[in-house]
Amino acid sequence: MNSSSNNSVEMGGSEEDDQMNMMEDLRRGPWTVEEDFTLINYIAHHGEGRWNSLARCAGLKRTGKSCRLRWLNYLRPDVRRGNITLEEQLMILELHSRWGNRWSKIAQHLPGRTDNEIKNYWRTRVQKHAKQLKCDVNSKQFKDTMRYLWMPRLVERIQAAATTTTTTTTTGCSSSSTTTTTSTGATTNSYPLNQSNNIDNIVTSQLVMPQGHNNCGNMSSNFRNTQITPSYTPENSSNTAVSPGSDMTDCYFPANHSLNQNFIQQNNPIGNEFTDTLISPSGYFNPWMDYQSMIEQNNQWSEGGNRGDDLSENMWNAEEIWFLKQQFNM
DNA sequence: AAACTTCACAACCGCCTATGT
DNA sequence: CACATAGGCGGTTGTGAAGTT
Repeated sequence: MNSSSNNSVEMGGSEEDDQMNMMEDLRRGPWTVEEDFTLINYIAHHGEGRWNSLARCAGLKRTGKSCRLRWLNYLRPDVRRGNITLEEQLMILELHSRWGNRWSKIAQHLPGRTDNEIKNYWRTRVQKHAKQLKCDVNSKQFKDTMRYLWMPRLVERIQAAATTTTTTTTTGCSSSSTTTTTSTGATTNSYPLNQSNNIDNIVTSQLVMPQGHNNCGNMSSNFRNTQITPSYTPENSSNTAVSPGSDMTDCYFPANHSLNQNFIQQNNPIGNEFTDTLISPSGYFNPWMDYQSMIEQNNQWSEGGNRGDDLSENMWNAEEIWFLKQQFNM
């Protein structure tokens, strides 16, 4: 990016841009407040579309492409700014597992989020973790880690946050968590989230946890105690921030597979395919194999000492490894 | 406190496909 | 069918803020 606010384009990108560039000086780099205002004002009066002519008519010395990008990624009134919520993270992971790098398609399911923002999130957060795990982001190992560790973890964190909010509601906070009874008689908690955002309708309102699912059936009490990791607090897992702990840095093996699957099946955010992806229709998910690779990773991190990344600290502690052994009769 | 590093993100480029004329 | 334009996407860069040394 050119840092100068007065730089003009000598050579453009596409052919049409080149043609425009030859005809007039075009600015590039960061947009000024005046440019933003001009663009907003023009679109407010004339609407979007025909970006090259729009840029000319509005008196902006920018390419149409630049105007479009600025409008769609930044100036649009419905663009949602701020940290990616837990629900959005879950949605991104799920949709990416289904569609790959089709960012705009993914963005369609996250109202207010742009493809660029989602791409940036993926590249900076998700790929970073793949790098830390020393595996390719497209590798089966990493996809399994996301699908069976990270995503269930996010689900549980969402649930935990909601539970916390419910508690605070009863103590006088203004949160709007509600308790309802389903037709089957099961009492459920629905999540209070940013009600103005459609993503909540897609994901969160569907994330209705069976009450008491936290009992975790056959899970050992020791591990149950570790379910809410030390890094988790109501503060850092709010639905308006991506805390470091909301990433994969503190994910752990799902406490109870059947329980998680049941939950997901019952509360599928985006249809049955979501369940399918988690349950691994191909059947290639092998707990033992993954356990082995996790142990290897754990050893690598231990051997490598503390590299300063949080993965080495809280990915798998001895207690959790012990639990894995118990869980899979190892 | 200064220098350096890391991180998140806006913005861009180049290429491609889709759509309109 | 050919061409022009719009839009999508992967990859990359530059910058400021935050963190670290």
